Amino acid sequence: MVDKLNKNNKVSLAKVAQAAGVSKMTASRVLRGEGGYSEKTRVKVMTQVDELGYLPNRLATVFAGDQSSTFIGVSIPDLGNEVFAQVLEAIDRKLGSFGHQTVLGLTQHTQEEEENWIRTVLSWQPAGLILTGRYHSARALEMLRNSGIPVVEIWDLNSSPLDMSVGINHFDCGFEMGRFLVGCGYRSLGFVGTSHDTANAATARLEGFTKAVENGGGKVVRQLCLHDTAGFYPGFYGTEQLLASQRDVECIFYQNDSMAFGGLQYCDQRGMQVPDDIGIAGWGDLPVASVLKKRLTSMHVPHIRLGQAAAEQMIARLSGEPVASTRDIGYRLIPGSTVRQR
Amino acid sequence: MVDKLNKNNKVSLAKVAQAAGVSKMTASRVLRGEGGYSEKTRVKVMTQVDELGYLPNRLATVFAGDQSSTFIGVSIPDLGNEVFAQVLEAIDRKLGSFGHQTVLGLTQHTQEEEENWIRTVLSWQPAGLILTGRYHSARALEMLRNSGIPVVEIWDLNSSPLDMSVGINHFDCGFEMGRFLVGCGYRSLGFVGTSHDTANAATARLEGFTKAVENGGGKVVRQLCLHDTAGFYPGFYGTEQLLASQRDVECIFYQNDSMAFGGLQYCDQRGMQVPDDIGIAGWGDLPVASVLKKRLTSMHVPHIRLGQAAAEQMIARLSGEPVASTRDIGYRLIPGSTVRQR
DNA sequence: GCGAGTTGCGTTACCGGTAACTTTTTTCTT
DNA sequence: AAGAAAAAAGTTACCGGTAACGCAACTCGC
Repeated sequence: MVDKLNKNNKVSLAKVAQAAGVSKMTASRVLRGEGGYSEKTRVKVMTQVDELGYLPNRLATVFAGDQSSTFIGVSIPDLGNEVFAQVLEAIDRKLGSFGHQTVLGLTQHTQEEEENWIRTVLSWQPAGLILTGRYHSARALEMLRNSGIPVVEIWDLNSSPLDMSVGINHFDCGFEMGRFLVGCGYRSLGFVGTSHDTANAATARLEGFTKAVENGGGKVVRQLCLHDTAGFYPGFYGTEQLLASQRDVECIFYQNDSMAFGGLQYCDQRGMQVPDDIGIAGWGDLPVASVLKKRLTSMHVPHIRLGQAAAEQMIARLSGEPVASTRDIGYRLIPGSTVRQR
Repeated sequence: MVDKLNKNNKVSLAKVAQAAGVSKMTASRVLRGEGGYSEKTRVKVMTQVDELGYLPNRLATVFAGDQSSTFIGVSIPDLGNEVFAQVLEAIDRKLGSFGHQTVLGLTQHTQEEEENWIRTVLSWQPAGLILTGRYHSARALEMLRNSGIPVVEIWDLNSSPLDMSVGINHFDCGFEMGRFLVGCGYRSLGFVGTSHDTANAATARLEGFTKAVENGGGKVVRQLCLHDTAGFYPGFYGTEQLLASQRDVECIFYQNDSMAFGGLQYCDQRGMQVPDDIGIAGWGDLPVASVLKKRLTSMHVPHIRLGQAAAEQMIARLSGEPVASTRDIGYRLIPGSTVRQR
């Protein structure tokens, strides 16, 4: 493995052809199975392919420019957030079943990282890109447009996408939760999340939420945005932080269920009853919610479906089928029992 | 984006060179900054690069065979298991910081999937591969050896690796947990996991665990292996299933903390006290454990560090530095308080 | 002011496949 | 059995970069 001069002993099509006593072109035809050769020749070539352990060099094929690559670049903010991990898994599975490979890009929620990654990944001539989020740097946009390849923006539905968009309207989604909680009688609400970026779906949810709360005569008395990933522990200490400064908060809306669970644990450990002493609402209907005694108030978003749909859009576009430029994946409120009943 | 004939309007080095009034070679030299050109020429070329929005085609460079690609293939069983998601994130971040790109492969814990993915990814001439697990199909092994590229096997430490291995000895790790629990006085133990595959780290843990329990005069009365991912809900219903058939189990060891948490929730909802009525032990020291009231008995494995170490090994090897072929990343028992004190 | 070294840039060939075209061989027809 | 059509196989050129080499113009020392 170490010091083999792989440059020299690498088996190329030419070597296979030579060993089989045919021309490169004939060997190429056999391997692609496109006809134009005799059975005898096929056997000769395939025998050598097995014999020599020939693996085609896809780089050469794509490079020749005759077909596009099977790479799809997929950018994801982070994998500590299990929603994104699951979306990525869904995308990769679907793409894989159509013979595509995922080139991963973790953007850490920043446009700079995204831009750098786009520049690099484009130099590999991918067949298409799937990007999380609808906000991109000006240079990224320029590169994307120049590349001429299909782009699917996911997560945050973009009504006028670069090319295609699959997701939900996070403002509306937050709004619906806000209206629901106001409807439960809450007037003094809090928010705990991690996004410190205005160009962000979670921020859009918060804005929709705030709007609905205010429309209903309530107030979001504290919006806490931690510099962390949206996981259990930030939910825990975020709750502590929020309650330390705002003792009158009646209900907290979290960026996702993982954080909400952290909040539930905090309350439990401080002897606060949910929902009697405080209401807790999450988002995303994540796996952790499936094992809790009380049904967590949340918002179901079919994120696995979202990933699949994004991959489907990409594949359809690549195979030349007509595709809708936007696809709203929808959501559904889960009333749950961690907020008081109206 | 849609119907642009990108083949024709794609900017190549030749176009840049022509526009700048120099030869391809000179333009290439300027772009690589390796000297051999005048300042005047540099400016002319770079002006055209900006003007035309030139993006180099890395495929061509690698294809020419003069340098190896910057792709690293990374295979991961699944991303539903948050440990693996975090390992992947750690690997990608580290690789990315050294200018490498991750090509993802989800193997779903099967050697067939892994083999197929290896075949495909090798055809893209990656600089190296990082594979989860130490068991590979015969054909996969052959392809890996023929490829001549660096391979890091992670997770399950392989004392005689294909090339390099980074991980821990899962048998020993399970053994330590078994010995600890026997030391706590437990004699009738259960196991709840999801691996239905003998060639698997989780299975090795179970074997080590069983061995230690038997050495200590105890017995693993039931080993439950669900066909599911190692998450919260399988932990929940797995516990239900196990307790339905084995009422005398004193303590359950889970495949990981997520499952153990599912078990904790099940017990709580059935009114069983932990650790008075039953002991619960997890594995991995996962994020969920950080917010629980009782410290979960578990095994800390520095899996983020593991991912980083794997990437470091790869990078060191690629830059020609001498590297150890195996790297044991270690683990540490967390006694916790979800098992009775000895 | 002349040969030697340096600098700047161009030319050619090549990586590993495949499209497009040409040539050779086989098969079929009458 | 000759000629035409079809099938099988070979030739050439090219994709977009870069290594290796060549060569002209300039600098420098004596």
